[in-house]
Amino acid sequence: MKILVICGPTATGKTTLAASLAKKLNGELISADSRQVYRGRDLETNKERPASPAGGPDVPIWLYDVVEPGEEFSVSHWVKLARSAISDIQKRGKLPIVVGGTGLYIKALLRPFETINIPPDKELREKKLSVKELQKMIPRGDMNWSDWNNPRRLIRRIETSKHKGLRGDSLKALIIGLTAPLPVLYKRIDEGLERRLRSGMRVTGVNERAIARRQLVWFKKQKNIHWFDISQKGFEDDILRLIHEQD
RNA sequence: GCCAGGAUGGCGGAGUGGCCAAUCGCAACAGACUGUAAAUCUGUCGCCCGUUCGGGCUGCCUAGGUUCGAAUCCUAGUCCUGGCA
Repeated sequence: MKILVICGPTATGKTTLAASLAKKLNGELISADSRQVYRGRDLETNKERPASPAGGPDVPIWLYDVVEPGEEFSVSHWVKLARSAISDIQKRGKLPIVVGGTGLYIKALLRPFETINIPPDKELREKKLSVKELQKMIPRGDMNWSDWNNPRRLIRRIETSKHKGLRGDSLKALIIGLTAPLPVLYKRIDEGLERRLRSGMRVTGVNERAIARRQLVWFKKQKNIHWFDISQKGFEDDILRLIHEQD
């Protein structure tokens, strides 16, 4: 196994599991989270920094705090950073463990799509055209129906139609998904939220339950994920067993 | 105690005689997704039946009333809020 991926919705203990696997397998973590890349707001973005037991060195986590809030960032940036982190880790003979809930990032890392590096059209974006105006610039039927009123996607569609993309190499990885029945997930989310609020987290108004649901919708469709229900006892052992089978 | 205002679907909040099963926001539920992805967007959202179209029932605090017709007007009651005591 060259790369290990731990994915799934929020509040499933991905980072905790990843850290414990890192110790067992001599690995380092790479955060696959679209918000943790921004500096600061550790509690709000739920950045965990797991330490090794009793005096050992902390488990290294890559891709926390790599840009300032407000700076331009996207899947494309993330994939580049993640790729270079992976090769750095592998060069030192260690196992890269990608851990996070941003499904698009993980998918793009393992299987880059052609349009990923087509840059935004600043001029077009500045114009702040209305949805109607944008729609006029797109051929009929050349758009996913549920995105027809989505300005971001409309803009992107126009941008990608002007350039030819280039597909990068795929990476092979063992993908582990953590999940739980919705009520369990909700309970864990609420508890985590409460804990962070007590630690001084600012109220964000972000609906973490809804986010978890959206993450589940995304991941459910992805192939090649080995799912584990964290509400089942002994799932960690099952995961270790799976990992050892792969080697 | 008096005066004024208010009670609307899970919540907030429109509507002040027919166009109302009731704008909208949130929550909920189901999805989409290829450079902002914890983002952005789509659909559903009183109950029952029928696939679309539709049909039936209940409904805007409670009880009466006016009216062809009421969430909307009138009367009484209950509760809440603000002002005066």
